[in-house]
Amino acid sequence: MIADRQQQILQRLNQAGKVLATELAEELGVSEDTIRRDLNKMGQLNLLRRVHGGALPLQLDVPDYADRLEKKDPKKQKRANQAVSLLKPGQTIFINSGETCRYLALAIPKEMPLTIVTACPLVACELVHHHKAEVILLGGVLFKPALRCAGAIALDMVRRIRADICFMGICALHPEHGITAKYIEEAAMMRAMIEQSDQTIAMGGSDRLGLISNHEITPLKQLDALITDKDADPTMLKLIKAKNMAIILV
Amino acid sequence: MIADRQQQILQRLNQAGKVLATELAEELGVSEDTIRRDLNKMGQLNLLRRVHGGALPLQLDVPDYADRLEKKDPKKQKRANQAVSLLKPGQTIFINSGETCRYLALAIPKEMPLTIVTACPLVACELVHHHKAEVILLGGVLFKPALRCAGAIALDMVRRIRADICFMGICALHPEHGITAKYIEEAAMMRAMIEQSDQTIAMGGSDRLGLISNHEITPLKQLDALITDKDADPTMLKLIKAKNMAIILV
DNA sequence: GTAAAATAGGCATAAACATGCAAAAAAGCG
DNA sequence: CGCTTTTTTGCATGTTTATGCCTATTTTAC
Repeated sequence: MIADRQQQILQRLNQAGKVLATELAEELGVSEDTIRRDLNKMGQLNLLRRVHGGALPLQLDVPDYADRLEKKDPKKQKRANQAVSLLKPGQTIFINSGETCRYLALAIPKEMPLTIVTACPLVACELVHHHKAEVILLGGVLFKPALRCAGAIALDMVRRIRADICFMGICALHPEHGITAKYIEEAAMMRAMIEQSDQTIAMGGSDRLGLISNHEITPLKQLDALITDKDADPTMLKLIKAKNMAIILV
Repeated sequence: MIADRQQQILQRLNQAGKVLATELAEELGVSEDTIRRDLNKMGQLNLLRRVHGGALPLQLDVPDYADRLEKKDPKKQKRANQAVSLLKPGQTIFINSGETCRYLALAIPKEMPLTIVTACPLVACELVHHHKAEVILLGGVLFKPALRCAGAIALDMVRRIRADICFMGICALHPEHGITAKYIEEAAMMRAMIEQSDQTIAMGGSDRLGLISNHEITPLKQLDALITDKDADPTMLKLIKAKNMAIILV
């Protein structure tokens, strides 16, 4: 019952761009108190942004800074915006390498105070104008196929950092085999980043689901959420959800 | 719905470049007092710059490094080519940050085996296709005014590396005051790189000669050669040569 | 200098809110 | 099914917040 109502609230929120507590109470036939309790709970779960009077969708306050990445991919932008909505000011985050991660970097509000750690020089370059962010670049040997630093030095740096969230653009995600990477150096870096983070959020198109690459990074139970698109196969999603991952469809 | 209104204000601000309190009050259908309270609050949160009458967007004074190389500078290219001619296969080199150094990176032959160490993510990106080169990126906190890593971690990494040549794009070179940098963090990194190298080669346009910036890096006697252009003042060159520097004019 | 606009602070009001409590509904269990 | 336990809900309470209006003050423009 409750889940149903919260689903309805989310639906209205995404449709209208905002919801008012009073309106919801009337339209859903429950008291305002109940609605407020719902909204508060959902706000804590990061399903929406609670404001005085009602609630707003999470991605509404993310301005569109993505004008520097040439070939704009709206799906990746959407995923990035959704990922950014999970961020809270003051957090420390890992950002992996890859195009998805560049979109993520661009989507981060310029005024948000954060500590951003990345092994990818391109991600670092995108963050030059984020004055409130401390950007930490993981050093070491540049691993060129993936354009990121890897190897002993980079791994050592990762292991000295503790982060709130690890954002990971994924190439291959399989319900049984977890996430996998093409190069072993990459896999080692990603595993280290996940281990050093309280929470890990995987991002990737629905075409990446069910794939297996060469080197295992980690099983799905180590991951907390997956941001993918609505084209994803429902059975696949069910299997992933069974591994205790939250699914966010954009 | 305060948050909703504040988002609208931000949107208008980014779109128009400024907002007036009176206009906002009328267009958003609330009193001017409310708008002012919003603007003040947002100003305190550093979301905008509050001014008498309205608000302005936070202005960014950082040049857009990523786009600056498009307008090709033939003089810098010549200097870069001259610098590359001093390289021998198998050497280990430091490349400093700055536009001059990006030209240098681009001028390095793609097939030359080298170990290239840099603190600048953009220089690293230019070297992705140099398959024979091992690129080492100095990590640590990204120092944004110069788009390079600096601070304790980067310094520590520099001091573990021994290089044959250090290439240094210079902002200011003075016969008596040596080379100087605008930021102290930059100066410290450059000094460390010079100390760890057998040979240091300075590169810079003739307009940089005779200038003094804020933070001393090192006196000229620590440097081995200067690559500059033929417009350089002869007297100045004589003074520099007296400090035991080789002069290469291109 | 003056006049007009913009602003800051005080105050009142209505809406939104948190909290405690009891009734109602749902879930668990023998 | 009947019973207990837990959760959810609605109501009453007092509190907080947002807003608009007022006045005194500051800033700006001329």
